[in-house]
Amino acid sequence: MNWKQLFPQFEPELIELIEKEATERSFNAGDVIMRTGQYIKSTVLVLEGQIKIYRENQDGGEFLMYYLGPGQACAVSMICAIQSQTSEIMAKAEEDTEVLMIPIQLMDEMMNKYKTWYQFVIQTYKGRFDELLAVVDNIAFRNMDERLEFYLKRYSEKLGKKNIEVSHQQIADDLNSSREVISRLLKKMEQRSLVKLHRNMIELS
Amino acid sequence: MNWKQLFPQFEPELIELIEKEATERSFNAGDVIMRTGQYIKSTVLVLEGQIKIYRENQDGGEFLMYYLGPGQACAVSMICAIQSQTSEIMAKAEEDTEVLMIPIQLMDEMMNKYKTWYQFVIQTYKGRFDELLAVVDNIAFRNMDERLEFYLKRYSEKLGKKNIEVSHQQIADDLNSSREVISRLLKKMEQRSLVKLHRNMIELS
DNA sequence: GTTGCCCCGTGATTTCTGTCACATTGAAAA
DNA sequence: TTTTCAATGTGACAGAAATCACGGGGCAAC
Repeated sequence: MNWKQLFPQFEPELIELIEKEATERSFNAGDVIMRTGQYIKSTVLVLEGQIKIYRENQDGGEFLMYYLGPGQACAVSMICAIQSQTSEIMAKAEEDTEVLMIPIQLMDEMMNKYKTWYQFVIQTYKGRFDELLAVVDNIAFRNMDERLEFYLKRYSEKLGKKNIEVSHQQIADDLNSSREVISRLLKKMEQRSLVKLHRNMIELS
Repeated sequence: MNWKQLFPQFEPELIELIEKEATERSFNAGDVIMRTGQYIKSTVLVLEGQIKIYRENQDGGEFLMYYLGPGQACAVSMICAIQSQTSEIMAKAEEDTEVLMIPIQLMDEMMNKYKTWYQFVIQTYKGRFDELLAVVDNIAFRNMDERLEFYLKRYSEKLGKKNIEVSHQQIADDLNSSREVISRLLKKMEQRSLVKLHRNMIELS
């Protein structure tokens, strides 16, 4: 696929190198792309779709940290790749997803030679770190109702739509809560006219 | 002070450069070193003491994220410095502290020229990211009693002592809880013979 | 000594959230 | 159409943690 427009900042030489050395790969919605403890062999750039980065607990709960969309890269894979260490997170394709895998052997060279790549890595890292900070803020300081509102807002922004197609159970998993709690809080939000509830869909006002 | 032994991996040339361009600075216990929203003008290497990295909420609560000790660097200051952006965290000297401040103008050059610096930055970033992940794990998946045990364990390891000099109120702040809750949980731990409680001091068994 | 100030202990109460049990509903499959 | 099943609604209850209200105790300044 023609991915260059997703990374307009990259210099032509860099694009050439990536084109030559990187491999494209597809995942189906639901595929696990990376799991805790796994060694990372390449850096992942997202071309299409959405990747959910989450943390798994003992009972298989999938606590959402953030999403990666087109034009974004997995900070964890970058850092782990450079040091050939294991990742501490899980990544799963939320939708059908296309990614570009850049072998780790290239990382050092790219970091040295291409300023735009270096900038991209730094920027990616800062972005993910800030998102993690926001997550910490939410779970440390906010109650479930506020976290739910934040979740819906982010979800809606991510998709650019007011209609969110997701079940209460799915939300509960992402927030490490339970379905009943989410259902109740959503009902309250509906009473406050913040949302309208439908089956498998929530409509933001 | 003679700080070179703290960073044995740095190549001689790099050490020379740092010696020439960086400035040493002292902070007293309690001094705020960096605050939310502040622009970062230099990267911080810790030489002596302990720096507490935390997140402040509306009511002034200081939610602990991690500590920086001698030989460690502030990942946030590195990243923010490179992009001259604002930090999203607070940093405060827990003890009297000595740091080395490296002006941001040097960062690009150092990253390019000195492989050991580059490695150090990457390693620092991975370390802090993993600590943040551990924090998320704790508040997302664990109850206060487990978080308290983790807190005490970490504190003790950090200082290399079994006797922790800290008030219950201080712990409550760090965990974003309340003194009464911490006191009660500590009492339970004492009944399980995990700790002995004294005034302003907790003795781990 | 005594005064004042933290620190700590502890019960009572409330709020938030998780859990259990079941009813209802809607949409797709048979 | 009926069947079936996942999604949702809701009441009752349990448990963790926050909050309120005190009381006692140690320690330092006066």
